[in-house]
Amino acid sequence: MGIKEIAKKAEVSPATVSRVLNGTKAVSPELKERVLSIIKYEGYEANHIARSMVLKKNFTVGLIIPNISEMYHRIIFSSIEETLEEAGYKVIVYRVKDEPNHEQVYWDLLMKNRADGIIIMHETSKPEIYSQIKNTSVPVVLCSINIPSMDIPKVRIDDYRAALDGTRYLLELGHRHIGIILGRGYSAGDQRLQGYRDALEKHSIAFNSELVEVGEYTMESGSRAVTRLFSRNNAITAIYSMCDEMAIGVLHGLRQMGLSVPEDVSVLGLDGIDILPYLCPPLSSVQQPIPEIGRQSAKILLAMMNGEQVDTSPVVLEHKLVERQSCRSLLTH
Amino acid sequence: MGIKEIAKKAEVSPATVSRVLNGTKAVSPELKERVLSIIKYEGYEANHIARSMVLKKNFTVGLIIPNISEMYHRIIFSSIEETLEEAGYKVIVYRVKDEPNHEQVYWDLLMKNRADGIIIMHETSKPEIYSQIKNTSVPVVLCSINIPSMDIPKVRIDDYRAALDGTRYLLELGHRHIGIILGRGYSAGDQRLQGYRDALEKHSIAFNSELVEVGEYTMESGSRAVTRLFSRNNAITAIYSMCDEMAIGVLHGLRQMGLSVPEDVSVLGLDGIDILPYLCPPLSSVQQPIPEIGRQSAKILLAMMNGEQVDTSPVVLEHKLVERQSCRSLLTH
DNA sequence: CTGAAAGCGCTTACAG
DNA sequence: CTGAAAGCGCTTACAG
Repeated sequence: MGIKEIAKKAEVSPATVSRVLNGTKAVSPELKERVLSIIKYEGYEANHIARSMVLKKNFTVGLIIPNISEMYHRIIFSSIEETLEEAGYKVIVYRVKDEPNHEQVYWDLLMKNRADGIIIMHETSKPEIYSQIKNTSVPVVLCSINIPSMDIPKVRIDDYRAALDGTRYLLELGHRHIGIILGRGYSAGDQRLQGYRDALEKHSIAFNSELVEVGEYTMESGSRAVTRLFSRNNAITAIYSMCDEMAIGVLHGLRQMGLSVPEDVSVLGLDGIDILPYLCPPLSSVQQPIPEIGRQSAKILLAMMNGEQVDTSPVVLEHKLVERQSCRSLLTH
Repeated sequence: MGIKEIAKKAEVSPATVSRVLNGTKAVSPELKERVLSIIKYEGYEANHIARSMVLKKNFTVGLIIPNISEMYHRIIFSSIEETLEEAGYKVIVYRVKDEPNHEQVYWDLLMKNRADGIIIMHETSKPEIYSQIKNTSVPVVLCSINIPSMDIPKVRIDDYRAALDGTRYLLELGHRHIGIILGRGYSAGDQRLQGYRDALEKHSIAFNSELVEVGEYTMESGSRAVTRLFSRNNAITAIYSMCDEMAIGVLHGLRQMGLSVPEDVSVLGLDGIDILPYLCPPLSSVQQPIPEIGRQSAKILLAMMNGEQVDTSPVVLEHKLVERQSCRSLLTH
């Protein structure tokens, strides 16, 4: 059942059917009504692929997501999806695993006309992918990642400040031996480390590399990281895990070691995923405006797909420290 | 840059290019090589939409997911995606919200030729959708839901048995006042309730409807449900929350009421999501083979999309009780 | 306001 | 083994 059959039954041309379907051009009321009633009667729906073909538009955007921090990325995914759906787009997830030839995922999306736009949340280590992205004609926005060399729109928080603010919070509670856990492989890590160092410096505390650990953005790696931290240095009184999912593992690891939170050790997370208030103790965290990051990324992509010229200077969204019950003050009043 | 230009540069016909691209028909080695080298040189990739158009195939499957039990559904999504990806399919998520006119989501998928197959994880209350599904020519499989009246493939656990086994476990630990929390709106709820009742009956314990609560598959609703349960009956010594995500809320709610798990109250979940070992206490749960449910659903759909005749009798996968530290025996030895 | 015709970029009988 | 041609189901100048 195609547009032709509808046209025949309504005794008009396919062009007319197309016009009433899309409202692209005026059609006389009588023809319009005739066509509409046939369409309704037959339960006809235009073939989406054929439309895509001639319009050269997929109504689809590709979302490149790493396979880390699942809870964080799920929230972003939802908000991107919601925003894009309102505009009539569907999103297809391209999950990149840490396989050596992960560039295939990008290639698929960049070269095969599969998507009208791309949102990238994964930082690749392969420079050839970056030049590919620069050369493609499909709009790309970087969501929650930071690749300064790419002159394309990006939406994220200020990682340096998020690290600095969180560390300062712990310092102001009187902590002096603050372990941090960073995530591996993302450029945010460097900035976060710098934020931590600068916060220490302002409080005249020497940086000690023993207090820095790296994890893989999973609960399990968080648990292992905190164990390593304490095996090297047991003067630690606070942990700033710069990824909530790892912080869940930190709580677990500390429990395994027989340490109480916040009595023995204070724990601070970063991200602001949904489960934090339900943890034990409820986890304090430097919260990203996660849904807003997704929403803004989607909106910018939408503008680009509509051919608008967009500003490529980074959109930096505000984080905010949310206190719950996992951090304790060491100061006596 | 299309197949025509490639053909011209290689001095062959578009048909030949298509044949080397798809390997559908033998091509002489010399032509093949000539074409291949041009393709490589030009970085050509076939236009996916044009292929879809003539092949009448999208290489896409639609996944209808409810907006509940996010952690559970994420795992299924991942395993479905992985299985389908190996076969060259992409998946598009259709998230159905509880809006009154949620049938639009189904319509989109069922009528607009958007997907070659559909996996449904959402139970709708609208009978017209079921008849729509019955009439469609696109393959559909029901994943982790149970609609007996639909004569199409389904993959799930035995909800009755899962409820029965979990309840029996608590009974055998000596619990006599066992509260349960069911999820709203899914037919599994009835079977689970029956499993609970039958387990009680075998232990000659009278059913007490005061001990049954219903939640919305969220942490928050679990927390509220357990509060209601205790406000009605404080002899309860165990809670069987038949959804892990709600069980997380149960732990939280009990903590709020000043009750310890498992000292004061034992808590048992159902699903087997990733976070259970990291909770405090680590949550015992009747575990579904979640990735396997997704995998099998995808495999059956794949077979159907290949035109194979498949068995429509339900595939029932085994659950298993995983003991952690949230349940305590009341028996003294 | 309406229709005949070309065309989107592929694949595949069909003929050779 | 190879190519010319038709066709997938739409949209949109173009002409009237």
